Amino acid sequence: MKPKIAKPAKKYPRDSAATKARILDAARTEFAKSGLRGARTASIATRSDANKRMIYEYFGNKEGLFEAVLEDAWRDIREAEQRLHLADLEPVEAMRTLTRFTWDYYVKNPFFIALVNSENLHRAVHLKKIKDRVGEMQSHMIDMIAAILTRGVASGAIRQGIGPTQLAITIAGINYYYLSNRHTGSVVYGYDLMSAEARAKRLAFNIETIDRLLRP
Amino acid sequence: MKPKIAKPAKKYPRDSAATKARILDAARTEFAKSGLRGARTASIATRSDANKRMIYEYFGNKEGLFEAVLEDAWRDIREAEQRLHLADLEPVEAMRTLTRFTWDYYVKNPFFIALVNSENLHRAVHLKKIKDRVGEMQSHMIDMIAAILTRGVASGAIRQGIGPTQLAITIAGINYYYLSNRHTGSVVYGYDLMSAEARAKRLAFNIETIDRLLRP
Amino acid sequence: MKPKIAKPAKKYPRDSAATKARILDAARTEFAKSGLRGARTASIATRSDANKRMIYEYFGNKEGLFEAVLEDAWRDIREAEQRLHLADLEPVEAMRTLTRFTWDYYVKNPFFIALVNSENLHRAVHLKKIKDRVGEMQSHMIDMIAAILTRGVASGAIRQGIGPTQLAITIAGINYYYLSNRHTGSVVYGYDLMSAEARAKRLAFNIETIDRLLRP
Amino acid sequence: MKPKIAKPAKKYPRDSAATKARILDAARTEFAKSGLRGARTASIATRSDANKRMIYEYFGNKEGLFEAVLEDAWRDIREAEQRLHLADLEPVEAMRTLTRFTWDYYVKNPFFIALVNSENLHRAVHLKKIKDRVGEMQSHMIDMIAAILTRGVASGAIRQGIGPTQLAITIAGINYYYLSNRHTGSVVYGYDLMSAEARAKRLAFNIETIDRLLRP
DNA sequence: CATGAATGAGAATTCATTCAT
DNA sequence: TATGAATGAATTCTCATTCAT
Repeated sequence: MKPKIAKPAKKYPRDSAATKARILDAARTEFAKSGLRGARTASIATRSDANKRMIYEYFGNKEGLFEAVLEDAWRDIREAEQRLHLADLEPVEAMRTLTRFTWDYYVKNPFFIALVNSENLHRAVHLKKIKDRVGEMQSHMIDMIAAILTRGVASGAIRQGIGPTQLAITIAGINYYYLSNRHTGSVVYGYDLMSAEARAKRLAFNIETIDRLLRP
Repeated sequence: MKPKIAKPAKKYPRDSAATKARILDAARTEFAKSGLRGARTASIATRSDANKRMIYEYFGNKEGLFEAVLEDAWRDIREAEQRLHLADLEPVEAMRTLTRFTWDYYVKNPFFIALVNSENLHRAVHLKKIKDRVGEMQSHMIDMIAAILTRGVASGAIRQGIGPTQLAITIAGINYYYLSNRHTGSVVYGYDLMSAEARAKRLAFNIETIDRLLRP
Repeated sequence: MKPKIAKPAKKYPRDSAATKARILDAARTEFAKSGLRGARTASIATRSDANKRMIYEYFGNKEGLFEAVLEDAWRDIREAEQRLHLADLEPVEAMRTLTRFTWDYYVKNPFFIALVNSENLHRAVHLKKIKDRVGEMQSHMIDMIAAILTRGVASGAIRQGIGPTQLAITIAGINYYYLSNRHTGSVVYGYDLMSAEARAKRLAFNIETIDRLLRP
Repeated sequence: MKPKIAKPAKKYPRDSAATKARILDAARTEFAKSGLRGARTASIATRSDANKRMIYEYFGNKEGLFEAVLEDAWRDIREAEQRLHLADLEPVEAMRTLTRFTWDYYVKNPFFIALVNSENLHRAVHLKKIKDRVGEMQSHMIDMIAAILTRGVASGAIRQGIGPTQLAITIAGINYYYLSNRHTGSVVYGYDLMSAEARAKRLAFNIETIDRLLRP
């Protein structure tokens, strides 16, 4: 009765790695936009041109998928940091570079902040399952900062006594907070926190803050 | 047939304002724990010794309730700030006091951070509806900080050129970020960020950061 | 805390008959607009400047109220018919007058059609409870029509053999159907069935139909 | 713990078109019996041996389902009319046939009247969404009646000046009204309007009415 | 590997009705 | 008589997950 319209040719070949990657991408976007609870598996399936069954095939369930997304995101930022080769820079400049990088990364990859906030809402239960891997990545970063501080103290460019973890948290925090709260901030302050001008001003202020924190 | 368990005597008199307040309290807790999406109206009704129907009677729907909670939370922190009477303090000490207060408030009222993060996930759509009221509260705070900065610059205790909004954001950020990310942080750094020792260390570091930011 | 605004003086005195009447009026409107199922007791309470408790006080429950409304409506149309004094008119003219009256009544009191349709959806369970009273009213009307027909046959103005009930149903039907289906009709015929022009045309057609039905 | 009652073997294969059709059938019955508001999606799901979720999958929501039912019903009666091939009949006989058909259709498919009454209660909002399709069907019918009238006038069997839409409305109305109000009518007239005898009498009266309306 | 159909357990929301004052 | 608060039982709708092909 109903004439069967020929379906358009399938877009994607049977390539499990590619399908998995597309699902991961779509999930990252969806989780960032809506959080773990608010994300829809149906939406992820549609966005990824896959189908719901595949999510379960590859990731077990929605939480498994969230964990995968989270680990992937964590690895991505830490690896990008490694590529800065801060060890090759003069200590204070290295810290400025790290500050700039952190800001830029958060700006260009807003999913990172959203994912981390979601995970904190869930008391880090997913991250705990992969704590060995993310813990190691984090250690690398702290070690790198510690080495730079040591160099800076030795050269007299940086004051003594700064804890590398505290510094790392501050560098992340001053960038993260502004961007994480860009929507509420724009409302309560009454101007667009994300205009080019506002962003430039904030980044400059943050670099100044770090400079002064390091200064002997 | 069904054995009737004697219900506990009704705890509360018929007082609509009180019921409304109990619902608001319960909702704050629930939204902070689970976010807007994850919060359950049934759970809020139970926690508040009220009835699901009452939520709709007084707040329209779940989002209306969330808005009420958000406005209440915003008002609470801003009013608590007012009670610090920073104008009566010496400028640098005023900023230290504000920093300490912010830290303590976030520690004692963790719902605030959770609510704000939720609201940012939702791109501040709820806050926008009450932007006039929260905007005004925020202006008061910025004006207050500006006045302190002016006094500090005049006395020579504070350097020139610090924007009050940037400073406010930094004071909030260095405290907020650490506490907002306490769960993921504890996992990736491998120690309890909320131990008394860790907290004391962090607060001291934050005060130092602000001190150095203000110093001429 | 909350300043108590003095309420406006109560609009209505404690007059049970008046309150009851206001509720009945409001209920008629609400039931006509939304049907028995769709009507809201809260809305009826508001419309009548009474309160929900009063509905239960006076009418037992929503269905009791519907029955009261139905009986009231039935009585109203039958009483209005009585006031036409058709017995005083020439037979054919009497039928034309009845046709015109029926049309006008339905036009001016659209709630009647809506209530009757609702009641038929509910298989007349409510009307059954008051069948003695409405049955008697209906008998009066049929008797009156029968008398007119007898007079008309005697005078030669009306053909023999027309059943008064069949005639009554036809007179009602050709008017009722058009008005009951005015919304769907306007959609499927593509013009406003309720424009002054359309209404005049329809009434004329209906009178012609009855004329020809009676004609020897 | 809970004794597992063996479920009856699944009755239907996974055939989305068939499931959709079963839901539509069940919905027609349910809407006819209870109206749009009174119909229960749970009941429709049960009747159709489907699942509530499927209703939403295929029809969006309850109103979408109602629209689908309405369009289907409209199409059905208009298509059945087409199958009468009235154009092949002598004009007056064609009108008698249409009158008989209309009566029979309403008797055999009482859901049609119930649906149309429901839709009028809702001011035709659903029909408006599909007005193009139903409008076209209706035009076909009116054109067909107009053609018959023209033929009848030419042959002298039918008087001049009868509007096809008015005639269509009268044919529908005299049948529809009696059947739509069969419950209230049976109560107020005190006899079963749907007995075989009563039905035969009414149909004959209606044919007579149309005959006389057409007669030159 | 892939797909679309199906499901059941909730979730928010609604509403008639009753209670306490 | 009147009122506003409270309630519990539905009711619509949603969603992660599994099944059949």
